[in-house]
Amino acid sequence: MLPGKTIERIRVLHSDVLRQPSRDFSARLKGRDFEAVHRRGKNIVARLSGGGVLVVNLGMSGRLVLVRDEAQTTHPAVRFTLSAGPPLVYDDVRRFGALEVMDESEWAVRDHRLGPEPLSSSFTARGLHADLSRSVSPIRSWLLDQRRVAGIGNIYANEALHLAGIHPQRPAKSLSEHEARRLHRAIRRTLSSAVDNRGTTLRDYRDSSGIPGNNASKLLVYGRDQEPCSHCSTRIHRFVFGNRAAFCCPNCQPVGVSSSNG
DNA sequence: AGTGTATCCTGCAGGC
DNA sequence: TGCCTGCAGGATACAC
Repeated sequence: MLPGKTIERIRVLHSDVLRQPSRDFSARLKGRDFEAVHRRGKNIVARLSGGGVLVVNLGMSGRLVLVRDEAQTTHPAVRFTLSAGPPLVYDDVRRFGALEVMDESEWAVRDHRLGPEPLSSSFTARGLHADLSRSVSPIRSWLLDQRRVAGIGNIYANEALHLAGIHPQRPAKSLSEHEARRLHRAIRRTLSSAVDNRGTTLRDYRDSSGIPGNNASKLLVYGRDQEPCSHCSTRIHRFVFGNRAAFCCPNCQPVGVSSSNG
């Protein structure tokens, strides 16, 4: 869709989504062609002709849309006029998202700071266990830290921990090798099934074609406070720590170390 | 060094 | 109806 198109004009409607001055942002994009578009963690990375990349993090409510009809966009923040086809719009109600143009070396530094891709072969159970053993952080916070593993958000962190039978507040280093292996498998299953179902729509989320994802009904604990656990029927418990909601089954995910090991 | 907390912003649901 | 409060899929500056 985007590759091969030239960015002819940039209009910044809300500069607070930019990580650099509006003028720099626009100057570095104008006249460039979009090349290949990739994803790294939660970042969309579009390579630009002549070197450099446009990095977009959608935050909570951001979307990149090719806008044929203005009604598709409610809170446009940045509009790119392209050499062909409809304009590309970054639309974001809450404006927690971020856009930044950087050169290759800047991106390399940023990329290096991100943890492994959980669906790639560089993410191993053994490596996960070794990394966990160096942190006393609650495992849910650990999973949300993009420097540890890239791309896991609050929904999938809670879901994976439930699948693995691990309480969200367990210190990372308290996980046994067996538990780390279970968590590794649970993360992969949770993420790939979410991808297969085209993402989780709780309220706003739409894919790039404007279609809601199908994964919400597949969630086992997230958003299911007081509902019976699908595994043992115990009521799911919602609580807050680290300023984020956590959901777990008190029976399947005991706070203490599970019987297998310690 | 590694953690937890507060904060950015808007819209919506629910209680009164 | 309308006001108020709490909640939300993320990231990060800052204090401890």
